[in-house]
Amino acid sequence: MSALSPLTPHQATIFNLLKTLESEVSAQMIYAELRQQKHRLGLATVYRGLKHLQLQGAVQARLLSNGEAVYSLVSEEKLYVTCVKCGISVPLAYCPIDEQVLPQALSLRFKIFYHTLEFFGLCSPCLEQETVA
Amino acid sequence: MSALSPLTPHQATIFNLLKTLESEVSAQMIYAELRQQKHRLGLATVYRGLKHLQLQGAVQARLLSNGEAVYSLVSEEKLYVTCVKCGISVPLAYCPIDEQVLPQALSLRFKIFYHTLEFFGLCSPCLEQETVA
DNA sequence: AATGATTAAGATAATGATTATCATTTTAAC
DNA sequence: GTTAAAATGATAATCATTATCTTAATCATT
Repeated sequence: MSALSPLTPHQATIFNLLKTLESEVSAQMIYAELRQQKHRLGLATVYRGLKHLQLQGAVQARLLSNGEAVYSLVSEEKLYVTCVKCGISVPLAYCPIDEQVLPQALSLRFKIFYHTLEFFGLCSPCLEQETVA
Repeated sequence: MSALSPLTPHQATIFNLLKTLESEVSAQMIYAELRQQKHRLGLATVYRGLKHLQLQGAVQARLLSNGEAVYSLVSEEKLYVTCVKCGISVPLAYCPIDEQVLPQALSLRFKIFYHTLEFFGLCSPCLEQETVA
């Protein structure tokens, strides 16, 4: 991850909160938590801050099957097993060397139907926009 | 993919439409297309039919970053590159042997921030429910 | 320090895909 | 053929997210 462009106080607050968490959190949860901590910010600011951090490559987002997005620091590659029925999504350790990951998933008693590997980043037009802007 | 439990006419119609398509489609698009073809069905039926097919392991879903779900037949593993800014998502050929996939993505001029690998299936409780029900 | 321009933030309305609801129809079993 | 179960249609409800618009903060320049 390259150096972050300067963050506003709110953006830094959000970023710092994410640093203290080990699991993914939704924007709504971040909002609730920060309000709990007596920070005065709006929900829209949380969404905007997360978007900003994401465009910096500092934060990653993942969509749960209920349509909710969860955020975390950009980290080592992660592997999830998600139930297509109830939507439960559990993270697994993933070792790219040892492809014994499927048996591990099966040991959790998941019946696997399919999997998806996705890369996220900026497409060329958006990258240019970010670079000049 | 194991044998499908009997499909209702509408479910079969949806399944057959997916068979004729090579790209992912949203439920809304399926609905519009089938209405176009003079099929009399409701939008809710499309969603229910897709859910049913998904629980059979016949259809896979993927959430776009705009929150919309797109569906396709369960197929070979697929790899996508998604822009975190504009949300454009382009499929790539994926060869599990040849890990030259990142260079390929880069050749498309994506600046990659992170990637995610997800398995989808049924968790143990849901699998039992499906089995008995 | 004041000015003007740009960006950030707050509050809240609008959006839109998906899900829930419920009455009705179809299907399947006995 | 009657009954129970499942499927369907139509539409209202949900809810995370985005858009909007006004106000506040920031910052460079004079």
